[in-house]
Amino acid sequence: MCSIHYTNVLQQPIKQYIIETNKQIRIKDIAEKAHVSIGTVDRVLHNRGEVAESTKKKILKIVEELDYHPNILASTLASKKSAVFATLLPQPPSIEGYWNKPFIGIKKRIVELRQYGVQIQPFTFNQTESKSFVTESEKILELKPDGVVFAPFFKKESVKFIEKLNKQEIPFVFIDSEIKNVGQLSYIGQDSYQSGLVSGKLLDMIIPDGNILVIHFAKEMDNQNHLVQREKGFYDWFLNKEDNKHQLFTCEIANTDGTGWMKKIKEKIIRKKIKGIFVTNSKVFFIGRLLQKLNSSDIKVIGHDLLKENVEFLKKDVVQFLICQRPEEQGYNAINKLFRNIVQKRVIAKENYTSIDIVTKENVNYYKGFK
Amino acid sequence: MCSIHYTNVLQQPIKQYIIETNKQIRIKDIAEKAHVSIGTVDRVLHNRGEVAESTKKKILKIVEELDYHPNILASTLASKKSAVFATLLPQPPSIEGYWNKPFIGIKKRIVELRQYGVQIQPFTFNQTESKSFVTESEKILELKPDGVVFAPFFKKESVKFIEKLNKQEIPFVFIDSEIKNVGQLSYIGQDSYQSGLVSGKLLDMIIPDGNILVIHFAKEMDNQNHLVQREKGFYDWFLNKEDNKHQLFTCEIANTDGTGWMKKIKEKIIRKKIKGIFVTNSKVFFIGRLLQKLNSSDIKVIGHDLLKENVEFLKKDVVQFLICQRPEEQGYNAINKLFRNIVQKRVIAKENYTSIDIVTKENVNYYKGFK
DNA sequence: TTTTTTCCCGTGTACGAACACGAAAATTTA
DNA sequence: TAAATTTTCGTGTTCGTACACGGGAAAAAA
Repeated sequence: MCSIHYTNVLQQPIKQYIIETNKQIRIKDIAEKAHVSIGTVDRVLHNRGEVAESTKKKILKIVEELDYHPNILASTLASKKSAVFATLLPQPPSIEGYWNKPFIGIKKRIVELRQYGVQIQPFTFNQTESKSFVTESEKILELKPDGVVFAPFFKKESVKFIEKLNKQEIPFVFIDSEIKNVGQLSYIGQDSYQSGLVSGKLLDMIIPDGNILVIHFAKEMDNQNHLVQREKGFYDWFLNKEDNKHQLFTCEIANTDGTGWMKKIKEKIIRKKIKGIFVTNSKVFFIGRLLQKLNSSDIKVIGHDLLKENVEFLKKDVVQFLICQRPEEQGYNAINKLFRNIVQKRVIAKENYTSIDIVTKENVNYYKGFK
Repeated sequence: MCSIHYTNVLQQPIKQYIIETNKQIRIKDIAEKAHVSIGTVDRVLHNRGEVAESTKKKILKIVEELDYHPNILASTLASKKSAVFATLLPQPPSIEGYWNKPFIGIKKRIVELRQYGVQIQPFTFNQTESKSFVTESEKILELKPDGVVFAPFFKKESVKFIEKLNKQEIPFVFIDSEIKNVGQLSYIGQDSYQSGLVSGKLLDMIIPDGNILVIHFAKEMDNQNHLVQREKGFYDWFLNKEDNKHQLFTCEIANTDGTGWMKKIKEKIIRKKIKGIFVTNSKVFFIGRLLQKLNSSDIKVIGHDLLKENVEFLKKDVVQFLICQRPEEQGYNAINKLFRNIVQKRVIAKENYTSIDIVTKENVNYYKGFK
């Protein structure tokens, strides 16, 4: 009895695959069965040329019956159609920068899709100049790509860009952050609010008491909506807790060029008796450097993203947790969404929230490689 | 100056892709350049027939020069070779069982590879009967598949199976657990020891003091080497800690049919003043049920794998952490390894350690879907 | 020198779909 | 009734690779 049940669960369903896989119905088979030529079937399937209504019906019926699925290999081989995708991402300050990571994933998928004739044209903008975003986005519109992946970093400028994309009927996918309901094919990224909650829980767990400092390293906060969301989630963790022993403070650092910001934070740490720090983005290594200088090991730190420098501080126990969102995977998935929708014409999911990975010294090694 | 640097990082490298992608070098191009026929180049590339040493050299040189890569589409289309892969996994007790998850990933990859003529023939064995493992493995040898994915659950029996696979020159991939250096193509799974360390750290973090109980739910421990490894990592976390406040106990439960095991554990919890429990596999829901009955909320629990029932206890705050290893992804990757090596004849990595994911109530929702 | 054998290599067809070209049949117009 | 149109459909080539078959040249044997 039991074994029958088991069999149903695992073995039966797959036998189907074997059978399904064996028969490849060709357009020729349909033609023969309908007593027409291949060309006629072709016209019916692609809505080109003219076909008598009666034969069209007959053919479609047979297509249904035989459950015909075109062979993608032969199809793309013959058509030689090549899609061009454009990407618009912030410029990473160096090869180690965060924004190089999604790009690694993008490259990987593009290389895999080379055979399908998919090409990519990357554009980058300067995170501190909305103007560069506009300039580059106009270049994209000029290029008229078949699809676009971009990070809607500057909201106002992005909305304008989107309007034009919609007018030109160019599908697009958001990566990293999103604008709701503006016609995007999909969004690839993290649920920022929820990741803030996770950060809150973790930091709460490791500091029994003492106050907490939330730090934004960002020029203009309104452009970085997801940093605000993360902060909100973080605060909410403590708000929703009965008998909360921590007090929270927030601090925005717009400029990290000199050492002015260090003084500011240092002072705040002492004055407010800070025992825990949450950095809302990948710039947590700044705090790592600071704490190393101060030589204070009783302050716990949590931040985002597996930048090389961040990982170093994680391994040195200066940073306790890094929240990570698998940016390479995001880039990979973004291109894949475009490919599946535009080239393969499949229906795809509107949202694709990346997992919120909790990374510590002990499991970091298994996050580093991107496969 | 800066912008030049940026350009180098992101924009330049990709322009190359565009160029690379454009030119598809055909075997015909090589033939023309070498002043030979297509057939000759074909023979050189596939080591078939006989070709004069001199022309062979000449052709290979041109292949290098032009950086020729065969068009997989055309190749598989023309060859019509279809690989058959076999899988040998434990039978899941129900559709919700753990071992259904890797299988979901396997199915997904198989569906994607249907066009490539890849087929799958699944076999399952009973976790409590090594004999069923032997029977099924013999069926596989009879089938003579082009590749095998299996979980070496019973060590002795697996070794025998492997010997025969090697003799028949059938490549195989381990999933979930591994036997070292027996000729496997690859291993897909977690680093059990390291995941034990992570569990130790987490449990240590959330219980300031009190003793800890490690529970194995398994019939025969020697078959489940990775459970032992997890335990070892767990213990080592506390051993390597200066000033450890916890005492650890281990308990093996071979049979969960009656309620006998519950009494045993209940007694142990009280007698040893247990404040934390670590379950070394996915059976943590048993402890969830027990604790719910006991109505004791001051015991923290950590276990493995996102089974539906486990997730429920996670959401009810009965279980604090679940360590997860993305079993669907593992199944997907296992088939992919076989495909890349056998069909596409690429070189693949010997080991593929899955990430050690830390899952809590707050981020669990982003782990549930498999994309 | 002729025949046989070995060694090289070119040609042709197939895989399944896409698409262009133009021919046959049906219809309308002169 | 013939000519001009329109509607409908069949044939042939192409994509890049795989592979079978057989032909020609060179080397060995007669």
